[in-house]
Amino acid sequence: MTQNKLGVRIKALRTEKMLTLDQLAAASGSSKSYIWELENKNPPRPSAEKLADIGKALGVTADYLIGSDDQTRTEAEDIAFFRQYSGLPDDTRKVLRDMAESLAKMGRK
Amino acid sequence: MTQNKLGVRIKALRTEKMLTLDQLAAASGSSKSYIWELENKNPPRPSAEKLADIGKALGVTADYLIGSDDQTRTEAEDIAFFRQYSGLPDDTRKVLRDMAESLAKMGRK
DNA sequence: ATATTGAGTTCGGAGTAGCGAACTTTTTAA
DNA sequence: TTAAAAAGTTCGCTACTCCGAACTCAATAT
Repeated sequence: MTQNKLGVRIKALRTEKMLTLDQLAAASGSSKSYIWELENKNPPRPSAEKLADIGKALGVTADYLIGSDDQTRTEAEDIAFFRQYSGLPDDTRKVLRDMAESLAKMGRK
Repeated sequence: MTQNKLGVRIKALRTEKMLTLDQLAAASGSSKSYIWELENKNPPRPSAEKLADIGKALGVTADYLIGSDDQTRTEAEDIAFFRQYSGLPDDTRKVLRDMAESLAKMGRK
């Protein structure tokens, strides 16, 4: 059973978040059959749009899912997080910045 | 002639680097006719692989080229925040990401 | 003037992305 | 148990990606 990197990554993230094919499909605007094909069929060549939508639903970048560059999963999550953060309203961003400040102090100990 | 965002971004980067269609095609392993179609035809839906290759040749990520979210002209405050965030330990960053997720859900409705 | 070169543009077609619906397997309920 | 629901898998089809090759239009050379 030869697996492709993209499929492995999607499946890992999906199962980790305890999502079914149907749930991820709904969250990303795809069909469950197609999600399954991405995870199991080789070699998949999804559109950038689809992959970005799926990445968004999983909290990572499309670039990480393709694995074309050497973006680590942590980086992908951080970048995806920063994008989400950037899109939040001003006051919500401030709440997060304050929380970060507090957490930073705690960690400094 | 209304242009699509992806096309505009590719063309901007290509002309900025003074590359011809042929040159960018060669550098990214595509055909020049296809590069032209991406820049001018609507609506294009290139594969993530192609887009990552083109992005690589242009020095940007596929995620940026898709630009599903609006171009991030980020304020200094936000950038500073991200720097601070990046310096935090893994588990603390996760706490913040989870908080952001909750806050984002709240704001969504 | 008219070749040559280099840029962008058009077009037909092979192959596949991505879907819905039907099917099979696993889990839950009774 | 076994019925029903949920999860995963298969399949056929349409629409679109992406290519090569031919074309147009300028600019520079001869």
